Amino acid sequence: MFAQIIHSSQMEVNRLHLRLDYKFWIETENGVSLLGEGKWKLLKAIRETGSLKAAVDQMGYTYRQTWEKLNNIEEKLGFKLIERSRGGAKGGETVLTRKGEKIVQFFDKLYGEVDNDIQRTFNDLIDELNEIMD
Amino acid sequence: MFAQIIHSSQMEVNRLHLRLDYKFWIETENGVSLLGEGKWKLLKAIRETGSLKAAVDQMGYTYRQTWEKLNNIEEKLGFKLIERSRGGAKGGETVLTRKGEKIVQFFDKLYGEVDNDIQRTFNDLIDELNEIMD
DNA sequence: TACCGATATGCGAATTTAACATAACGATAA
DNA sequence: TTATCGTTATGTTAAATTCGCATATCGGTA
Repeated sequence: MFAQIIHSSQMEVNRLHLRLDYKFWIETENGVSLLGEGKWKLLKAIRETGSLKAAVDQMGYTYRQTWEKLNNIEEKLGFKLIERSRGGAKGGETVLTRKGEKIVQFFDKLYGEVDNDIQRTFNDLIDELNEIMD
Repeated sequence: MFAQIIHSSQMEVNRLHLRLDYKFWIETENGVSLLGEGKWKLLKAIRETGSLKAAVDQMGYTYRQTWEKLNNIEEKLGFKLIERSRGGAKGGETVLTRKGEKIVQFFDKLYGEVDNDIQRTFNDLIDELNEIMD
């Protein structure tokens, strides 16, 4: 299948196909990044599981770092995204605050509104990009 | 001016205004990021100045790291973005290759096509975001 | 042929990130 | 009342990355 001889004047060798990607994020008015796609998905995982530990495991993040990043973000925001409690039969739990839930919904809407447009633009441009490779 | 008493049932204290931002970048088919806005602007600075050193100074980058990143990108791309020469009266110079120039034009077009749409979407959503703060 | 300024590159310091270990907590079951 | 258990909280060390500085290389031009 792959060993067939290609009868072409210009054999395609090692053709690297490039892709386009994009990100949105929320930042302070002086340009300090606060949270983007990663935290968005993390918050959704927390909402699903009711646990920060379960969420970071699911995302493949480290608990130690994520815990600290969340602290840092909440401090800069000035409000809590999640409400944590520890102890008890289950060991503890973490749920989204009202504002945390709003942030999730905000990203849902943001990505939902522009993703189609961007993907369409990407599709129009990606061929042009790969032609540069030749 | 700022010491006036605000006669309002809900005084605005420490109101943090958030912003939205975005980025595009080119990556390999397995998701390895290659170059984005930073390299785009760097390449334009190289085109302007004819010098890698002048370009990194202008961008506020370090020569050491930028030089290595460019090597790495070019290696992964499989072609040169810039053509460097050293020695001579001017000490040396760096100019864009044909493909490097194409990459610059690609980003020009990419950002040019979507920036207006995205900014419009951002404007529609940013108020909603800042309402979350209340 | 010496000079000069940009490119090229080595290397230790500083900073950041990752990884591991351990403490604190509190509802529940015994 | 108390031991248990799983999660949150946090200290610490190792690893990886980045930064900063120093130095070598190069080759037109004076």
